[in-house]
Amino acid sequence: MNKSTISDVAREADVSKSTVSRVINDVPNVDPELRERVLVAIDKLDYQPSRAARTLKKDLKDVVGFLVPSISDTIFGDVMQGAEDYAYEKQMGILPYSTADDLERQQRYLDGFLAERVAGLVVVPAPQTDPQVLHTIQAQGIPIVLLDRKLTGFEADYIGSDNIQGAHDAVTHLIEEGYTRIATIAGSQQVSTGVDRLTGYRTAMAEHNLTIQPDWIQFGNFNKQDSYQAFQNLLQLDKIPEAIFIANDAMTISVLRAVRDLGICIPDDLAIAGFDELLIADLLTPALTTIEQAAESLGQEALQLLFDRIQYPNRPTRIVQIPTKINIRESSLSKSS
Amino acid sequence: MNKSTISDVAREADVSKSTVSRVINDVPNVDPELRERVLVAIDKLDYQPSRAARTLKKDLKDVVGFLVPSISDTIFGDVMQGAEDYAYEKQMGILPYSTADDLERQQRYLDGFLAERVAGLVVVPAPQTDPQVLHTIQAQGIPIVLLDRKLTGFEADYIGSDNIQGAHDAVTHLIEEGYTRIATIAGSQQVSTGVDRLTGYRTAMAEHNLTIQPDWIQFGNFNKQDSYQAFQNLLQLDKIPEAIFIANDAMTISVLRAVRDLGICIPDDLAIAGFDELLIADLLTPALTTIEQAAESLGQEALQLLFDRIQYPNRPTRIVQIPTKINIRESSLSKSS
DNA sequence: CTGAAAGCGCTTACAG
DNA sequence: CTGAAAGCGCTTACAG
Repeated sequence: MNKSTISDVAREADVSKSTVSRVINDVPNVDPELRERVLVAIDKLDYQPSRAARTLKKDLKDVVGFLVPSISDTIFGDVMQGAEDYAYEKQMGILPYSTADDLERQQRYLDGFLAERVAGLVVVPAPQTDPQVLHTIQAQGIPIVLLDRKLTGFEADYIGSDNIQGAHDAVTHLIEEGYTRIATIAGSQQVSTGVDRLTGYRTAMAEHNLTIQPDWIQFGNFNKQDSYQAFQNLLQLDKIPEAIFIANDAMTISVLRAVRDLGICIPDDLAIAGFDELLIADLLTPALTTIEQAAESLGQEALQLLFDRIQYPNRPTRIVQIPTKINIRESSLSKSS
Repeated sequence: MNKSTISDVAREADVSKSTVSRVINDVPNVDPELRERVLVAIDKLDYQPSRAARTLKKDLKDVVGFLVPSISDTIFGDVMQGAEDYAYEKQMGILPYSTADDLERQQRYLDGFLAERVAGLVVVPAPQTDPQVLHTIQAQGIPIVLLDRKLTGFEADYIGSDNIQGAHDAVTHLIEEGYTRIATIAGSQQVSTGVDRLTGYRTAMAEHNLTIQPDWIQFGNFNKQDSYQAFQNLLQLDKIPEAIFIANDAMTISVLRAVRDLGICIPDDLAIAGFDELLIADLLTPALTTIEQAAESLGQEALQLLFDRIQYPNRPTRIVQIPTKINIRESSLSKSS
């Protein structure tokens, strides 16, 4: 009943452990007859070599860690799926976990990765992550690729959407539709995505010589509760903005619920463009304009970057920004149209 | 630069490996002074014990495998998140992967789990899974909990939503709203969820003495393409059904897109109730009636079942069905209302 | 082509 | 309380 070992197989096949090992590892020059006996024994005993023993002896490093904030989040779920699919295809092991943006949880997984002797790491750093923590890992020769969020004070390969451009596209589109009083519900400024999307909003406004009223920037911190409050704040302004750019999907949903409850008419009373595509954004009435990230590609390319870095530890740092795509729908069109 | 070992630490702290090991494992009765020296050395060398060596020696089995069809799928993403959160909380290791409903991929992960010497397995078996494959694993003393999909010919603990009841609730609701000509777009009959949801539809109809026209049962096989065709088939009937029960989210989305393109009026021309809650089902016009699964709980309770089984290998098999919840919204209300 | 032996990094009786 | 030694399940020079 208990797992059989290489010795069991050797005994069963009446050969040495060395021979069994050679068969398992497809070493050439094994007598076909012995090989056959070994194969039969393996089959009979349902033998499966222990990965622990194997990696211990060979000092194997064929697995990488992959840390995102959440699996159930639409974007990160897709990112993770893209990563796992790619790892599977490349026959590489992957250890996919979620931090819940909790420093302690992140640390426990990082320690686990070290104990596991991973060949490298892809991580979306939790807010407030101490660069030193990642640096220490890097210093031990374990490459790290930053995903989605940059981390100042930590030099490493990075891959993410072009958040500045994405936000810029959304706001430029609103301007081109004739809106000038454009507000934003911004994400948390503790992570680079929040900062960059706000920057994109700012530069688009500046490029068109539109002055931003301080009150037009409200922080929803990427979550529904804060976003609800942020939206209320906008509605209470003396002069309500004509359009809003909302910096992620969760905050957009929160706003849309409020819009429905208040009977606000989109886009006539208020135009909306949101960052992150929603599964059925096109089925809403009106259909929602969104900035779509290539989430699965992000996951895949993060691993590519990492594998490349493992192979060439000394190549220059690479910063990859993947363009976003704008899905223009009714929620952001000009009133006249 | 390379990972340090217990010997390095022993040398650095000028103690034996045994002592280092004792410190790491919190064995009592270690001289406080030696302990301190070891701790300092560990810190200085960034030492992290190798999990491979550890498990090899101790024959540890503190990790379980977890296999779902897809991470990016809404339901299974939530299931996985629930499972990982629970494992984290219980300080247990979890190896979460997705099969893409592909037998070969499933097999590779299963083999990986065996090599990893997991303590147990939770699996949503891919269609056409040979019960024998799982049975062989079970026979090696590795408990398996089936999740979401039952597998005939394989006796094991099972946890899933009460799919019959869920479908039954949806159809009963439609009947109570006054509909009698109710069709269904059914899921794949290769998995128990598809079979059960169709059964729920059938029994609800039978209980109200409503005869089902054979054409009212169309198979969308849980995917968008087949669902689109299934819906077209329903629209081409001599007498179009008044209401449809759709057996999962992907198929519902496909139908809703067709409904929009054709300008069909919901619920006046056609009432709709769908299995699986959608993130913004309440924001659609009209809002969509859905059957909601307790996805995160499913993931958590699957692990609970497994841990319990690991502890009590011989307790009787447990079949757990978690009730679903109906979210009644406008899409399924009676025309008069 | 094959087997005996050493060793990977740990843990744990065992003796002191 | 501490250290030397054996051993977990493998792989791989090495000798034959």
